[in-house]
This record gives sequence, structure tokens and C-alpha cells, in this order.
Amino acid sequence: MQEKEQEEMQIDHALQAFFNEYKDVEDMTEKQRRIMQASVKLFASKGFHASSTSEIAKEAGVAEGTIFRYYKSKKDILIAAVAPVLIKFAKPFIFRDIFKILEEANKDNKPFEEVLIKLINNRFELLAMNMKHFRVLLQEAFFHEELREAVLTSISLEAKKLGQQFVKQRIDSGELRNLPPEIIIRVAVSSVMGILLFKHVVDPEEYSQYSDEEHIRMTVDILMNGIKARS
Amino acid sequence: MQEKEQEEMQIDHALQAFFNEYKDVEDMTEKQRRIMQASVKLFASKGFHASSTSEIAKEAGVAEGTIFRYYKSKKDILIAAVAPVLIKFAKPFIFRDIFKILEEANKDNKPFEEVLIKLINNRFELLAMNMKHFRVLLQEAFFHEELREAVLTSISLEAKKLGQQFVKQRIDSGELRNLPPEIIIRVAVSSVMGILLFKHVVDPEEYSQYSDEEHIRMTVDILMNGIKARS
DNA sequence: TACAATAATGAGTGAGTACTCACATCAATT
DNA sequence: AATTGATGTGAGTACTCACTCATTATTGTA
Repeated sequence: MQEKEQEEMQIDHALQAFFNEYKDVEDMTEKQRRIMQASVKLFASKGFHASSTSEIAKEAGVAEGTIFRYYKSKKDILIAAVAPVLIKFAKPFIFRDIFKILEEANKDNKPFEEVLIKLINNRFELLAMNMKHFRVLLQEAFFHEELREAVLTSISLEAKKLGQQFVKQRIDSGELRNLPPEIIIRVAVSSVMGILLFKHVVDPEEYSQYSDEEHIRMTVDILMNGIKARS
Repeated sequence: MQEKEQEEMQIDHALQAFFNEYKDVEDMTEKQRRIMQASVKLFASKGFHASSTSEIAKEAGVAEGTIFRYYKSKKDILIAAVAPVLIKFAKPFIFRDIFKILEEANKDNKPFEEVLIKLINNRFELLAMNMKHFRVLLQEAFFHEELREAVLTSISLEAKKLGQQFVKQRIDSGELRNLPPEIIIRVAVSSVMGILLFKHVVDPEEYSQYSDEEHIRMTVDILMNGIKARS
């Protein structure tokens, strides 16, 4: 309970700070900005469907009608305001560590396996810290194609590029088998997502026979055996 | 368009036939059965939230009040009537081929790789045939824990048992590495689900560079390299 | 200061929802 | 024939929702 509240507060502070420096908002009126901010907060904590326009108005300290001066529908808030903000906010948050890890890996020429484990651990941490928001995003992406598309094109596109480049290097250097990088990435990504899926959804009980570390270690072991070049 | 309609009709006919032989319904009244049937049809085609009770009543040809004589809430229809029916209907449908494939594999002692490819192809077909229903089920499972639990305990539990047994055999026979079977299954299942996820959600465009068969082949190749025992 | 233009308001609207309940229908029992 | 109880009804209830619009407040300009 306490942990969760703390976590939320952290996110709220981070969001607040982000808003203060978010320059795309400059040509908005004060009220519009407040509506946007309130929507982000509510959608992220209760989901789109469960947040009513009257609630948004109250949270933003404006009249309900004002919302519809700036956004022609409730869904328009999601598409036009919340999605870009969430993505802009999430992006550096998501990529920050990845860049660091990959850079370091290239500099010291660390083995792929080590980099992979570091990346996975990092992703696990990030997810644990933002479980709630991730759930909401996933839920909404299910229903709103526009949101799904926005997330995919802005985040996964960049991640893909980054990953493919790195994998390609390791193929060229002879560390990995000569397979299409996108296939290697697909198998790697889905194997890791599989850990999370089994841990949280499919079979939490059986999962707990091993620790996170053991699961990661064994998964990476299988994966590396599958993709590393043989001498 | 035409294909989709045909597909739906197939399912509807199959469901219809199922209802006619579904014995658990015998102690229901005619009206209750009709409510159940209408709910299955509506939930499966539009989803739970988008189907109103008035709509269900109209489809079933009963008064709206009659619904609440048999089910104390709308959600109760989902939990008490629709989920069991859907699961009972889907189960043999899902396991039929698996049993056959595994049996055949054991009899002729077919290599694991071959069995895997056969299984995956079979799952691809099944999914392609029921894409829409699968989507709806996934969506509802997201929101209703009871449904999620019902699906998981009734289907994935059995699948797990079946799979673990088979993998264990192949480990004992020295064909696969000595790893925990549940881990092997987790990695295999999630790799395959990854194919579908990337194909339909994450990156359909890049996916289409290769055919389904090539994707499956390469994925199984990586997987087998990861889990097969080395001489 | 007077006037127009713009911004903001929030009570009101109508369409929708799940669910209730007083009342019919009718076969079985007394 | 009268009573009972299970089955079924659909108008009605109480509510929520996104969205509108007549009215009011604020601002910039002459």
C-alpha cells in the first residue's frame, strides 16, 4: 500500500516536472494545459473509460463545457493531448538507460550475453516501477487504435532501429549467428516478455519455483545457445 | 468480407450444434437457454461491455426482466453461463489436434523439431480460423479476473501437463538439454506467441518480409539450437 | 468609457445503462 | 372451482454519461 502510494507520488512529481519544461504546450491557454494535465493524471490512474468528463473538469478546475471548447470529444483528449504527452514523457524515460548500456557495451566490447542480462534486469526494474501505468497503457491500446499506433511508431520503431544496429554489429564481429537481426530481436524480446507474462498472468505459482534472476539466467542461456555463433 | 462472414457462420453453426448436444443445459428452462445462447453470440461478436441487457433480451426473444430472474447481474451471465460454455466448447476444439500430433510423435519417435513445427502450424491455423473470437476472449480476460482464471485453469493447466510430460520424455531420452521442462515450455510458447504478436501488432510491415513458414522455421531453428542436447 | 470579440461557465439535455417490481399468465394441487 | 406458486413481463426507476447552449465574465480596442 505504502509502496504503491509512494510510487504514484514519484510519477506525479516526475510528470509535474515534465509539464513545467514541456515546450509544446506554450501555445496553449492556461485552461487547456490544465485540462490536459488533469486528463493525463486521471487516465493514467483510472483508465480512459472510468474517467468522466465531469471528473476531468473538476480535477482541472474548469467548467465541463470548457473541455469541449478545446477538444471536440472525450476521445479527442486521449488522441490529441494525452497520447503525445505520455509518449514524449515516456520516451526519454524508456531509452535513457538503454543508450547507456549499449554505449558501455560497445566501448568495452562486452559479450552479448552480459549486455542482454543487464538490459533485461533494467527493463524488469523499469516495469516494476511503473506497473500500474503500464497496465493502463496496455488496456487503452487494446481499444484505441490511434493510441496503439502512436506508441508503436514512436517507441518501438526507435527501439527496433537501436536493437537491430547493435545485433548487426555482433553478427558482423562473428559473435552471433548470421540470422536476420529482426528475427533475433523478435525471439529475444518475446522470450523476455514471456517471462513477465508467465510470472504475472499465466502461471505465477509455478513461476515462483525459481527467482527472477534464475528465470532470466536460464532464458538467456537458452537464447544465447540459440543465437551465438559456434566455433 | 465474404470470408469473414463465412467464418462467422461456420462458428455459429458449430456453436449451434454444440448447444444441441450440450447436456449441462438440460435442467434449464427454454428461456434461460435462449438467454445463454444469445449472450454467447453477442459477447463473442461485440464483447461484453458493448452488449447491453436490452440487446440480449431482444436477441433471446425474452423480456429484459427475465434475464435478471436467472442471473443476478450482467456480469453473472458472463461468469456463470458464458464462460463455462465457451470453455467447454473450445476445449476439445483446442486439444483435439494436439493429442493426435503428440501421440503420433511418440509412436514414430519423431524428432522434437518436427513435432514443434507441426504443432505451431496447427496453432496458426486454429488461430486464423478464430481470430475474432480470440480477440474478444483476450479483451474480456483483461477486465474480468474470473474469466481469466477460468480460461487459465481449464485450458492452460491441462496444456501445461501435456507439454511438460512430452518435454520430460525428450530430456530423458537425451534429445533435449537437461533444463527444467517448464522453462523450456515457457521459452517455446512465448517465442511462438511472439511471432503472432509481431505479425499482428508490433510490426506487421517488417514481418511481411518473410513468410509465415520462414518465420516459424527460423524461430524453431533458434529455439532448437538453444534447447537440444549437444553430442 | 463604450463596444465588440472572445473565453468560460454550468445547468440542462437526451440517450443510454443495469436493474426492479407490480402485475399477468397458467399449470398443478387442493 | 378456487388457490397457489412458479414463470414471465415490460414499463418504470435511478443513475451516469458525453455533450450543448444560453448566459455571463473577461479582454482588447477605439
